[in-house]
Amino acid sequence: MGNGAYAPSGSGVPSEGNRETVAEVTLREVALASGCSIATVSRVLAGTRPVGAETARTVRAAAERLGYRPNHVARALRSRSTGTVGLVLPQITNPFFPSLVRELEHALHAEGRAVLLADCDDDPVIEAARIGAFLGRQVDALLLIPVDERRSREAVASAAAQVPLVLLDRGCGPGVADSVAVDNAAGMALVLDHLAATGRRRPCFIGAAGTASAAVERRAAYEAGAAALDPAAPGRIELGDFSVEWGRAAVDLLWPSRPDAVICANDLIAAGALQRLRQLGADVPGEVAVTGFDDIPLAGLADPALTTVRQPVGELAAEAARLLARRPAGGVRGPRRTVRLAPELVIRASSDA
Amino acid sequence: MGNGAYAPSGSGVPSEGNRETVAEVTLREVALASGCSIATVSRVLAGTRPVGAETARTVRAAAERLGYRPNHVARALRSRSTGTVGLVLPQITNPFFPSLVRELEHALHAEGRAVLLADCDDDPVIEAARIGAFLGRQVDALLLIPVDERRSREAVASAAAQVPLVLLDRGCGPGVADSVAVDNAAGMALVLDHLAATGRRRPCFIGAAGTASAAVERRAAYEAGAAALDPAAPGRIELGDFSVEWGRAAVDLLWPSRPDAVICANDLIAAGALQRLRQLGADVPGEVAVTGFDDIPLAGLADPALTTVRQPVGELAAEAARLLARRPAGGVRGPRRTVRLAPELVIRASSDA
DNA sequence: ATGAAAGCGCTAACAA
DNA sequence: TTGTTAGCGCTTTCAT
Repeated sequence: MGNGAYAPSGSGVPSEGNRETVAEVTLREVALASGCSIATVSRVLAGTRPVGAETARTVRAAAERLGYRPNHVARALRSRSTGTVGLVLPQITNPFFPSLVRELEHALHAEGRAVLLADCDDDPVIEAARIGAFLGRQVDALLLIPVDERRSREAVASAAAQVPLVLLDRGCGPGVADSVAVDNAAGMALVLDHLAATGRRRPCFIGAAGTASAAVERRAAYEAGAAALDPAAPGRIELGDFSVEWGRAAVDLLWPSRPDAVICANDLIAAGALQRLRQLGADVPGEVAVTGFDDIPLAGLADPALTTVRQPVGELAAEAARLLARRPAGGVRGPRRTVRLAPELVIRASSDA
Repeated sequence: MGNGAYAPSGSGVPSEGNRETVAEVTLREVALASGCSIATVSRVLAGTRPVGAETARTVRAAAERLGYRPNHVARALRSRSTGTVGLVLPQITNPFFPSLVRELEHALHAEGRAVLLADCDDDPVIEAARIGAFLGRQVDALLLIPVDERRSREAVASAAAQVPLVLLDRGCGPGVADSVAVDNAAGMALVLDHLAATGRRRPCFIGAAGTASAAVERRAAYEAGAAALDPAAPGRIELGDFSVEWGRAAVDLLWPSRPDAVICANDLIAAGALQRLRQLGADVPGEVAVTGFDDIPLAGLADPALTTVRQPVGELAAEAARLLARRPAGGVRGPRRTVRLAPELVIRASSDA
């Protein structure tokens, strides 16, 4: 397999082309080649200050010819800005996150920023360590989906005091940091309206226990809205976690009450509910409708395909980037902003009238 | 929005406590506090050279007390090593990647390295741009899953000449870079053995066209191994892409030949096949077995749960990290290594005898 | 084992 | 508009 190691590196005439790493072209060499000062070259190439048109062209030509590549590390040391943002996730394997990561990555790269990724394994201790590591690496900002509403708070608050920080998808206590999330209540209202419009009158709800904002808000919205369909509906609730297994188990608890709609707090729960209902011989959607939340890829693949609430992932990412941009470097003071984005109902076979 | 600009920066007594960002503690201050030179402090804290036990203790105490945090940017500029590796993916939304990303992230953070993430939207042009951006940011190394066997080659080869680079999961032409991937042929052999052992005699194959190594190797292994079951089996092949939709469509093409096993090149195809077979009223696994490849989370959730080949994701990540470590900084020369890891068969309901 | 000094490549004051 | 001069915080010779 081709290696070039046969050429002795220290022999005879120094031949740049044989170096392992090509000697880096620095500003100094571009300055020499274009006959002006290093500072001027810097200003042209970084676009920091106005420069004479003629000079600018000469400099750019020289830079091009020499193959100059700016050294971001040196730039970062001097300017105290790395052009890097840390993205801290509870668990990349949670099927809702990949599309969010994708949108964030694109939004940030479009601004010329690079993304440092951390996966916390759903552990607040690891989360705190990763946040610390990123701060040590001088990230310009942090984008963070907290592991836990309460147990993440301390690390998040402390980080938010040092760099601009935006919370995504989940909250972390009031006033801790800027945040952007979907309007969970509005999403649940869309589901209830749709079910009411298609004649369902005995809904029930499979939710998640705990203090995570998505869990709390979706449950509260169900309780508030379902009463309009059926005074007894708010009582038909089971709380577990956001998993397929829980969806299966909860159906066994709720099916005896003969609901005509099973509203689930997310798509994983709904997928489990769907499976168990089929095993029980229930007719979905004829006998009972099933709905989810998030619109993860699995939702469209379920059988029957799952009616769900789509989170506006692209806008979530764009809004997060915007919030970061609003806090100029070091601007960690000032009132916290909370942005709520409207979700969209995606009607599929699992609730077709 | 709160900016701190109301506090004139040069006014009166400098009050550190009111600064937006707390003044960073540097080596200089630790040196002053511990009564020795900056160089000594650096040696103690970075552990570069032997230092007197007494001095070391004093320095560490001072650093601790002042809350010293090393500045990685300055360190990187001086030492020419950022402690950062770039991870370049075709599409994070491909359900096989999140678990791989997770393992890689953990393996690298465990070595004190940070991970820069890039999502290429399955586009070689974006891929080349991201690689370039990472190189400009002085990543110590690159971990890369190429978008396309051929169209990624140029950018990959050029990057591999500048930093240690390991290809993951997919190849990119011979001798271009170190690589680590699952042994696709062995995986397919496991599937065929299992099906033979459970009495299946008329297998067929739904694969993917194109030159991606996974597509080619899995198809070749089917053709080579299926003949032992049935001389006509190698002919029962349909090629499309790695998607659920293709799985559904391919079943319509193959079902008329009444196979008793549908072997799919990945889990997405298998999920589609499973759906279409159910719609056609086929009995899985009684009448026909279905198998996938990769063991993505969806596989366990399918109904019936999918028999598949699990990629050893943790080992893949560990091996990739090891290959990187083997190439010391700048060591881009030397023979390329290719590591193949053995997969594991996961038997679930879709092939239960 | 320790210190002094010289930068890494770049940007930001300050002059001119 | 341009050049000159200082460093950013750290590691690393080279002395001692």
